[in-house]
Formats: sequence, C-alpha cells, structure tokens
Amino acid sequence: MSPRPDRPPIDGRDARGPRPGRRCDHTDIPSVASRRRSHAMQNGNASDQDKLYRIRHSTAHVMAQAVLEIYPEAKIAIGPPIDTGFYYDFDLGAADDGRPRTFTPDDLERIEARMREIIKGNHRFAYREVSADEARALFVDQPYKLELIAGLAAGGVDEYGNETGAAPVISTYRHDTFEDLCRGPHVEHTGQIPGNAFKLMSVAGAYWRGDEHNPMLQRIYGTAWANKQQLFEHLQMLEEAKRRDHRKIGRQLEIFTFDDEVGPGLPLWLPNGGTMIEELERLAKEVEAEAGYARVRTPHLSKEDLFLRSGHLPYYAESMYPPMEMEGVRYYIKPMNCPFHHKIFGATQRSYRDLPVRLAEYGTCYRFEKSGELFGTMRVRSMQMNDAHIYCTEAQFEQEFMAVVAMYRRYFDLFDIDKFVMRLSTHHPKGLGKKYVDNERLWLETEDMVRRAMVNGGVPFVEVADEAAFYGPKIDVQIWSAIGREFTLATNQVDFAQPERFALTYVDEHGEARTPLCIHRAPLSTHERMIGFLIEHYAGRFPVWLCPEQARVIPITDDHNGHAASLARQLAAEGVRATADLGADRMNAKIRTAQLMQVPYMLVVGDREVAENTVSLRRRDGSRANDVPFGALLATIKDKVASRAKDL
RNA sequence: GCCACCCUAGCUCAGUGGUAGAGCAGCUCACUCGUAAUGAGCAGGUCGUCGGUUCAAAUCCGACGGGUGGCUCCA
Repeated sequence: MSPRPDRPPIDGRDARGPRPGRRCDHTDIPSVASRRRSHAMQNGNASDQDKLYRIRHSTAHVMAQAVLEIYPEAKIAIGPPIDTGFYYDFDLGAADDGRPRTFTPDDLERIEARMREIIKGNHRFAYREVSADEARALFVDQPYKLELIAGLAAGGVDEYGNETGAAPVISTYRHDTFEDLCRGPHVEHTGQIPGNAFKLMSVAGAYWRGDEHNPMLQRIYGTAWANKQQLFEHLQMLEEAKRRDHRKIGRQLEIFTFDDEVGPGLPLWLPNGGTMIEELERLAKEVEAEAGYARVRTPHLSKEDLFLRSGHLPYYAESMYPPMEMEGVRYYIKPMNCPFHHKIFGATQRSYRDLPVRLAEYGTCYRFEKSGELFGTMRVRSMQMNDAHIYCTEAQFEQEFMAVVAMYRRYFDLFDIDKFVMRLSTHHPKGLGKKYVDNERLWLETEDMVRRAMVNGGVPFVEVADEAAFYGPKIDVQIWSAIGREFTLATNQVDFAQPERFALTYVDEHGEARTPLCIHRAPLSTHERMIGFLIEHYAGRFPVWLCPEQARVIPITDDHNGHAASLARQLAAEGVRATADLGADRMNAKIRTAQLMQVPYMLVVGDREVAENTVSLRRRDGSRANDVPFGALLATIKDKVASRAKDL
C-alpha cells in the first residue's frame, strides 16, 4: 500500500483548517503534521481516530517524561500527535564542548525502555485549568512553555503557538511526575497506551516554532498505534514505500543516475529515461497543438536586466545560481522561462484579435535549491518544465483558466492519478511589498477571479493563504511521493504584475493600448518531478506507450537467434521499441531479466513459432497467450501505443 | 543552509585496530534448454577524499564531498 491518501481531502476548506471528525488534522497540530496524511486516519471512523489521537498524544507525554528523567536539564517545547504517531521537541542545552547537546541512537533505546516502564505504572492523566500566573509558576524553568503561555494569556494562540482566535483557557495534564501545558484529550491512564504498538523512529533537528532564525531543537519522532498488528502494518507499509521509491527503481530500471563530479541535484538521464522524456514531450506537443499553443524556444541565460525587469532578482536571487560576468555584463542562468516568453509576446504588435496568445516551451531551468532540500529527481537543481504562458484579456480569463484546469484533468485521467489536491494559494497582506507585489487591489481581484472560475467550473479545491507566487495567486496540484513527502506536481498561476513590468500591450477594439493578463501553467510539471512521480505511481510498470522498452524477443535456443533478431527488426521498423535477447543465458533467465526490467511484452520463439511465424506471448503481468500470429501481435502493440492504452 | 545518521567492487551487503570478502551483474568457456536465476573459470576495490592518532586504520578522531531522515525552503 502506498502511504499517499486514499481520498483527497477536497472539501473546499483550508487544508490546514479544522475538519470535523479528524482530530489528527485539528488546528492544534503544526502545519507540517497536518499536511502529511495518514492512510489509517483516512479510513478509520471518528472514534477510532479519537482513540489514536489520545494514544499518540499520551505517548508523547510519556516520552517527554522519560527524556526529562534522562536529561533533567532538558527544556521541553511542543509534542503533538501527528498522523502516524507523534513527536516532541527538546532543547538539551550545551554539551561539554559548548555545542548543543543532541540525542544519540542509544538514547532512543533507553528512552523507549523507560517509556515502557512508565506505561506499566498505570498513571492517571489528570486535567486541570490554571490561571496564567499559576501556569508561569508551574513552568518557571521552561522558557519555551513560558513563551507559549504568554501567547495563551494574550489570547488567540494555542499551546503550540498557532493562531486560533478562540478565548484562552490555560490547562495542563499531569501523569506520574510529568505535567505539561496541554489541552488534551488523553487516555485515562498510561496503561491504556499499548506498550508493544509504539516505536521511536528518528531524531531530527527542528527550528523552534518552525522559524530558521530560532534555535534548533532536538525532535524525536515516534509512531504509535492501537495495537501491535497496526504497528506491524505501518512498518510494512514503510518497507513497501522504500520498494517503490523512485530513486531505487530509477537505478534498477536504468532511467537516471547522479554523479558526484557532475554535482548534486543534477540528474543524468540514461537512454531509458531519455525515451520516457521523448514520449512525455510528444504527448505535451500533441495536446498543446490541439489547444492552440504555439511553440517557442528561448536561451538558457540572459543579462541581469531581464530578471531585474521581471522582478525575479529582488524576490528570488537566493534561489538563482550566482551571476557570471562577460565583457563587463552580468548574466544569470534562468530559473524560469516567463521573462523570455514575455519578451516574445512583446516582440510583435498585438491586436485583441490575436488574443489569447499561448506560448509553450519545454524550457530548461536551473534553480539553486539548498543542499538539504534535494530529493532524487523530485527536487533538483536542473529541470525541464512543461511551461507555457497564456496572454489574454480579462474577459477571456475564466475560459482560458478553466481550459488549463481541464488539461490537467485530461493528463490525470490518462495517468490514473486520483490522489491529489488542488490548492488555491493566495497572498497575505503582511507580505505585500516583500514576498508579494505591492498592489492589494489586484491581488484581491485576481484571487476572486480564480476562486470564481474554480467554483463555476465545479472543481473542488482547498485554499491556503500566504503561499502565492510573488506576482499572483496560483492553483497548485499537490501529490505525495512514495515516502509521503508532499510536492507540487503541476501549477497554474495568474500573473497580473509581469505584463505591466514588461509593458506588454495589445490594441483593443477602440484602438487603445491595454495590458493583458498572463497565466503561467505547467500541467506536466518538470520532466524530473513528473518522471520521479510516475515511477512511484506505477512502481516502474509504465503503460506501454511510456515504456523505454516495449517488447523483447526471447529465443528458446541459439537456433532461434536469427528469427528472434528478425522479429525485433520488424517491430522496430513499425516504431515499436524492441530488442532481441541473444545472450548466452537460458530462456528462463532471459524471461526473468525482461520481467525485472518491466518489459510489457515478452515474445518467446522456438521451433514451432519459427515454423508458423507465431510467438508465444508472455505479458509483464504474467499472463500468457500461445500461438499468437506475429502480425496480429504487432498490430495489438501498435494500437496500445497509439491509443496510450492503460492495459497490456 | 541547520540537526542526526550513513558512505567497502557496477548493484546489494559482510567485515569494528593486525593491512579486504560474498551474492548478483560483467568477461571467457561449456551447456541448447518452452515462460522469474545452467554450470565452471576469470577479472574487478589506494574501503568517498584529505589530514590526524597509533608500531599498525576500512575500523578511532577531524575537516571536506556525496547521500538518507527531518527542519527550513520550494517561482
């Protein structure tokens, strides 16, 4: 099973907002926790979820007690339940060498052992409400708690520091020797925590309140379940996720590789990956031609002036490779294609009759992602984007925007992608002039336009504030990697800022110059992220049209090599990617090899097949068909490819 | 970038102070086989790099590089 959610939580609400009946997605959990979604939590009923929530929350408290016993000087921060368990953040103070003390893997074992002892004590969880002064006295040695209490006392902030807008009630839960600032709920006593259904998983650094300017705390992640079987299933699911990991399959299927000397985040596409890229581009070009896009091509770098005009440099210089200087002029490698497309739009005089203008390009971009942010091919520094920019009038906007959304859905149908969330990202007033172009009126107008278009089109979406692009709101399509990491696969952005900055105009029916709106869109994402995602989505078993190798001819003995080679040539002549395995292996070994490479069609040929020009067909799924006339099979394969069929 | 952990042959891994091993893959030979591994032989590593400790370092320490899990970030 994949840890991605079974059903996208499409409910028209903020993805981080409260959702009835799902305590593990309650607002008192920091945003990261609520963004990861658990398989189990989606399936269980409300009372199961409530029970798991209590178990996890209580296990976190027990862990904090164990940590405080081992490190009495430790300062405790926050410890919420998350969708597969819980975590707790600690500040362990300075070690002898003056550097921050950190947990060791041995600590985890000790802490876990002590936790089991505490659980056996059947200590009751006791709730009480306290005044702000009492709370301050209770946690006088706990600076992080004091900070949270200050927020609670001031109102509108919960015990995790998240804004609630609710009236402040300060409460604590106490069990055994440990009392924590906490709203609960908890199990009745520690004996209700199954001692064989939790496991401390990892140690990680985490910034206090998620802000990298704050000190880094030590976080321990744990997983906790209602019983031993559930824990076992969860651990098995993690193993299965590792098997589908695109980094592993990408190596096994010889799709891509990385080389230390080339550099981190700079994938090398092997021939199999190259083939897949060609197929994706073929798809995109067909679909875009049909939808009235024109193809353009632009350079990989430009003068600094271009990115100053676009506004990218002041906003995103950190994510760009540093400039290079030639003949006294600074050049940047492009992190995006839009400024170039804007220049193409602006290169000719445009009439309202020409609009919409849709410019498409699989543009190659380079972004300097921090080293710790790289992740296989899903997060890289060089990428080729399924990019296009649509220039249109305000009157055309809704239709154009929804046509792009329809294009997403067409692709997602083709790939059977049903686990995703469409997310409308809007601005936040506090970021105006910093993260965002400073024009609140246009922000509100375009956000409303997008919202209206989505609602009119009947497209479910969630809305999140403060996640927009600097030039406008956007609709992102969020997907999850095999190991549960969330990514934006496709994006659809409204840009009300750049057309003006580039002085782009068209002449309207009254002869007046007007500024067009621009829609940025990338439904097929980047090749890097798309192929990484597809590898995990299909676990390497791609539909025939996308397979690097579509058919392999396997002779039974050397006597059939000539015939096998001839069949492979005939397949290739008809555009089917096929090879003949003429090696010294036995037939069984050749089948195994082809099977491991996920070749969809294996054509076994022996004496009978040579005599009758048939093949004995083995498909990747293990199904077989004997005495298939070669011509008929060739026609079938060609049809599966041409129709981009989902089946074999 | 920050915290923790990891890096031994193309791949998966064993080896925890006395100078390197296995399986698979590769190559050669034999076998000529009916739907997931035929057998034998050969070759392949300055143990990520550099420095330190030691009579002796894959093994201990440090720096750097790369990776993994998180945090931050994600146009």
